[in-house]
Parts: sequence; C-alpha cells; structure tokens
Amino acid sequence: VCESVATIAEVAREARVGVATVSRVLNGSPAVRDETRRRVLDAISRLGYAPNATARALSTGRTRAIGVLAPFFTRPSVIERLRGVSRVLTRAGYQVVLFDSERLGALPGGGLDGLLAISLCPGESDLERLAAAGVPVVLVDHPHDRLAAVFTDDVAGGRLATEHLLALGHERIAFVGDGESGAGARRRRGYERALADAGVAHDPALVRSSPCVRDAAALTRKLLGAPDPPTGLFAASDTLALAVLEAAAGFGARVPGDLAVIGYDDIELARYTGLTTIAQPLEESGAGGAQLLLAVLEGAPAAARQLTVELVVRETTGPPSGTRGRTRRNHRAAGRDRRRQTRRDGIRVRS
Amino acid sequence: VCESVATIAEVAREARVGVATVSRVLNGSPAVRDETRRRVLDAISRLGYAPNATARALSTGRTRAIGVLAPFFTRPSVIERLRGVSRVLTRAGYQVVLFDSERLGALPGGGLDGLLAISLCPGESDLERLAAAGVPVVLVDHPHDRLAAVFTDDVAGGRLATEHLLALGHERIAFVGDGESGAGARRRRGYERALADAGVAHDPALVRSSPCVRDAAALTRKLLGAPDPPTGLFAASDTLALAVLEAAAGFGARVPGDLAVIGYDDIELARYTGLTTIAQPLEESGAGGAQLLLAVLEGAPAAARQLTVELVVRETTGPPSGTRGRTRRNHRAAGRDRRRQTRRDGIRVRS
DNA sequence: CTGAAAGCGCTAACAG
DNA sequence: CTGTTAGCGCTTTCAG
Repeated sequence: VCESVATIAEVAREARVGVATVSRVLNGSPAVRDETRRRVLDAISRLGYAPNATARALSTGRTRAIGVLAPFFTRPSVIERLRGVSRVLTRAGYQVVLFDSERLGALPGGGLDGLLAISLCPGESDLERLAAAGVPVVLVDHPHDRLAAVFTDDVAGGRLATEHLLALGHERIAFVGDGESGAGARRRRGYERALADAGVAHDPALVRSSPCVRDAAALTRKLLGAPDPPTGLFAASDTLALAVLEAAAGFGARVPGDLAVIGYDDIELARYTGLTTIAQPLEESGAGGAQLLLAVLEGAPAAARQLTVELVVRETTGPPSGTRGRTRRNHRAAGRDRRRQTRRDGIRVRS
Repeated sequence: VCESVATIAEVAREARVGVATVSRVLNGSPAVRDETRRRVLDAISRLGYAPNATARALSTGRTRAIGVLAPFFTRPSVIERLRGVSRVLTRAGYQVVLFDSERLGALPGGGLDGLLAISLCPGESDLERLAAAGVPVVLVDHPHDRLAAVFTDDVAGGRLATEHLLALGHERIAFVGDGESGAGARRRRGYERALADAGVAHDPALVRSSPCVRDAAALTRKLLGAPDPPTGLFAASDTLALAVLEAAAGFGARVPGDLAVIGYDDIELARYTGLTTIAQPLEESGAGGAQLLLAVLEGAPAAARQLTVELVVRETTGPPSGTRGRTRRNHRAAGRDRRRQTRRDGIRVRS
C-alpha cells in the first residue's frame, strides 16, 4: 500500500531489472526468463503498480477507447442499442466514451481509436467532422455508401407496418413521422409503397411530421378532428406512437376500435403498454456495430450488415370498428394468445 | 486538408515560432503578441491541426475524463440520472467514460480525473478498488460517511409510500424489495417504521425480496394467493412495481381495487403506466453529483447533498375495495384532477 | 534473454 | 513576449 502511484521505473528499480523488462512482462512477451518475470511480478504487487493508460496510449498511438455518438436524450431505442455496444466493447478491453450527437462539434482530436455513431444520419458537414477524427467510423441504424454500417431495411419495415393495417381492413391510414430523420423518411416511403401496391389512395393530409414528440399530440388531435379521420395510424417510432396513444385517449378515441396504432422499434415501453410495433434487434444492432468496428480496427475491410425487422402484434391494432368480418385475418386475436408463432411469410407475431 | 494529423512542432515550423508559443496560443495565454497569435492561428487552420488529447493528458496529469460507474442494464432510473451527469460534464469540457459497475474490477489505472458512481452501494472491497484509482469519487443515490455523495432520504421515502397506503385505509400492506440493495433496505426500514407508528401489526410474511425483476411476478402470485392477502403493496422500485402490476393482472386481481400498488423512483415508464410512486429528482441527482465532483476536482471539500422525495399519486392506488368511506382522505381523487398541488405537509400530489 | 536510449506530442519552467 | 529544454510514463528498436 503506497501513496503516490508507482511508475514503471520504480518497479524496475525494485525488481532490479530494466524498464524494458517490466514492459515485456506487462505485455506478456514470452522473451522473459521465468525467474525474472517472477521478480517483476513481485515488485509490481509490492508497489501496487498499475500501468498508466495515458502514457501507454501516447506511446502506442492507440488509446483503446471508442467514442460512441448518440442522441441519448431523445430516443429510448438508443439506450438498448448502447447495451450491445457496451457489452462487446468492454469485453474486448475498450473504453466507451459517450458523446451526445447533438453537439457533434466537440469531438476531441486524438484520444479515440474509433467512432460508433448510433442513429445518426450524417450530413456533409457531419461527415467532415467524423473524418476529422482520423479514425474508423461505423454507423448503427443507418446505411451509408461510404461508411461501414449495421442497419435494417426501414422501407420494408414501413411497408410491413402499413400492410398490417391494410390487412386488418383499414384504408384511411395516417403516418406520423419524426421530422424526416433518415430512418423516418425511409419508413414513410415503405408506407407509401404499401398503399400504392394495395391500390389505396394516398391522402397527403394524412401524412404529418413532428420533430418533437410533444407536437405529436397536437397532430393526432388535428388528425382525429378532421372531417374524414383516419382509422389506422402508423407512427415512425414507438415514442411517437405512445404520444399518439395518449392524445387519442385524451380525445376520447378508443384504441384500437376508433384508431388502430402501430409504432416502430419495439422499445421496452412498447411491451408494457401493449403497443403493436415493428421490432428490430436493438441490442444486437449495437453489438453488431461494435464488432464491425473492432474488425475494422484489426484491418478488416469496412463491410455493411443488415438485420431483419418483424411485426409484433399486441393490443393497439385491430380492425376498424365500422367493419364486420371484412378483415383477411384477425391479427388482434393472434396477438392475444401468448404463444409466439411464425407466419409463412416469415413475420413473427407475438404478444 | 492534409493526410497525417499535424503535430505542434509542425505548426510551430509553419508559423515560424517555437512550440511553446503555439502551446500558449492553444491554451489562451495572454502573453502572446496579437500578430504572432494570428500567424499561429493561420498555421493551425492551414494544417488542420488539432491538439492530441493524450499527449496533453500525459503532460498535465489531467485527462479531462470522468469515469461513470453504473448498473446500466438493470435500472432505467440510472439512465435518467446519466442525462444529468452527461449534461454537466460535457458542458464543463469533460469526457464521460462509461463503466458497468457489475464489472468494477477493470477500472483503468490513470486515465481518469474522477469517478462518479451511480446507484452503487460500495462494499469494503469496492471502496478499495475505487480508492485504487487514486482520484476523487462521488456517489450518486447513496449516502456514505467517507465519500462525497448526492442522495435522498430513502427511509423517509419508504415511510411516505407506506403512509399513503395507510391513509387510504390499507392495513395488510406488503413490501417487495430488490434483494437488499442499500436503497431498497432503507426504503423497507421506512415501511416498517410507518407501520409501527400507525400501530399496524407488521407481518413478516408480507415482506418479500426479489433480486431479479422476474421473480417479482412469482412473489406477487404467492402473496395474492395466500390465505390473508395484502390489499396494498409497496415495491422498492418502479421496475419491480411494474412487474407486480403485470403479475396482478395475470392473477386476475384488479388494481387498485384488489391490490393498490405504489412504486419508487418515478421513471418515465411510471408516467405512461399511471403508476403511483415516490418521485425523486433523477436527472437532478446526476447533475448534482457531477457538479459536486467538479467542485472537488477544483479543491472544494467533499460535501454531501440531500435531495427531496415526493409522493406522486396516479392510478394504481386507491382505497381497498372492501372499505366504504373509511379513508382519511381520498388521494385517488386528488390524483385524478390534473392540477398539481402541494399539501401542507409538503408532499406534492400530481397526476 | 536483458538493458540503454530514443521517442510519442504536449506543457511548463527557465532563460533571454 | 518568445524560444529552448526537460520531462510526463510507457513502448520499442537496437545492441549486447
């Protein structure tokens, strides 16, 4: 037990060897005689020595720290992705340094071996900033033509959500987006395509966008108060969907009778609130991104990896109350029984 | 736009000054002639230079990085605390380095200016590990006699929760703890004292503990299936309370009629699910902890700061269904109207 | 196998 | 005001 933190030189003196030998022992070099290694190890424990990470980083040029950029404060889905990231990175001996992607400006020069950007849709200036760090970058939750990425097919997901509503017999289907983040825009495209394929007229008045979750409530009221209100609604994220649900309740609309609501992401909250949604493997996406980054750090080529989405039917979707037996299939009932099943088209339905 | 990252020496050469002058400009020293400063700044932007954080850290002995230890994966309340931490630290120019407090062992020697431990109840060995880092430590969510801390009075909170149930007319009140984390144990003590003060018999069979949230469901079923089941239940955390709610629903018990449930923490989920709970300022606790740590880093004495808790009545508590007007006050009704009011005893009731 | 010495990029005296 | 220089603690040739 000593006061000031010991240095490698002190260990060397204590063990009566050179600092290089101590360094070799520290780094597991086989080129050290057993007896010498023992002497060094003894000295280390006697002095309570621990190598200084900063000095090592300066010397090797590698910090063993990964910067994780994320909009923590707005999206719960990000937290779940972060779990995967943290697990993989920590296990590999890397530190996780958090950055709020809102303030992307203040990325430190040096000090980071790589960057993991979660749910970031980088504009041209963002790309420059990322590049300025001079380290490998991997995107999680967003495809990119120049950057390595782990992502899902948001267009397919948007289509899946919309088709679920269509299958239940809905035709007036609204879309509430999140102010055109990359993912939200792609989900909207899937929505539009599903409508087109089903031959359902696309009413622009049913497509709304709310950058901030608060506005979603107002949008919902406006939607429900219109002359020809929607009977189904697809929200570009679970957070948005939950806001819609609250607004609908406040408006006196029953869910799913008056308004069927489907979200996107399958965050934990969705499970508790019984929200029907499009699930994507959140934690896995984070873990996958971390693994990809680690691989790139080892010299692997920057690849891209796509994960799959699936429909999760819970309690907020059902046929429109005006309908009688018009639905092709009662998804609601499927959602009610607690078993998990796979439909022949590969879409999982679970409660 | 240059390929390799420039160094201070290159900037110095480019600006035709010494490295010390560049360093002075970098650190905002006033002792630099304006014209010289301009030359340096020009060279810097011409070379796209950014100082190397690692080298600076090694030289100054301060890394401007704070380690944040937290059980991220088990408690949602931690995320909200983290928001406050991140806001304060980032604004002060510090990096946030995440550590899962489960694996407390792998704290790096050096590389961190300070440690912030969230919801950690450090045992003797943990204290040694924390001390081994050789930097100031601040605890968030846990009082400590040797360490600086930001915390609330969990005993008072537990008492508050129990008194709410007592006031509603409950006498068979169960407690579900979280396997005796520090906070949970203190909340239980508050529960016991409230019962004692009210002259209500304390039945040990009503006190259960579930380290893992999953078990809470089984505990709840056992509690409800007993010969003389509780009519009220106080869970040591919202997460636990939510699990209880699910189990109660599965059991066919109506809430709050058959079982009134109150949680603790007031996480976001609680708002969505209408859970009555004891609220504590989560984000503020994180921010407060960060500020305290920053102050200690500046040489301030290690102080302690206590935040207050308050009762938030929502929809999961009410009088036992057997009762008719026996309650001293109808908290349920108070919770129903959306205004926020302060009772004369300082307990806020809001919906 | 082992030790001496040269950096890694920056800051901070210390002289001018 | 400005330049020179000596470290910060560790890794890594390069000689023994």
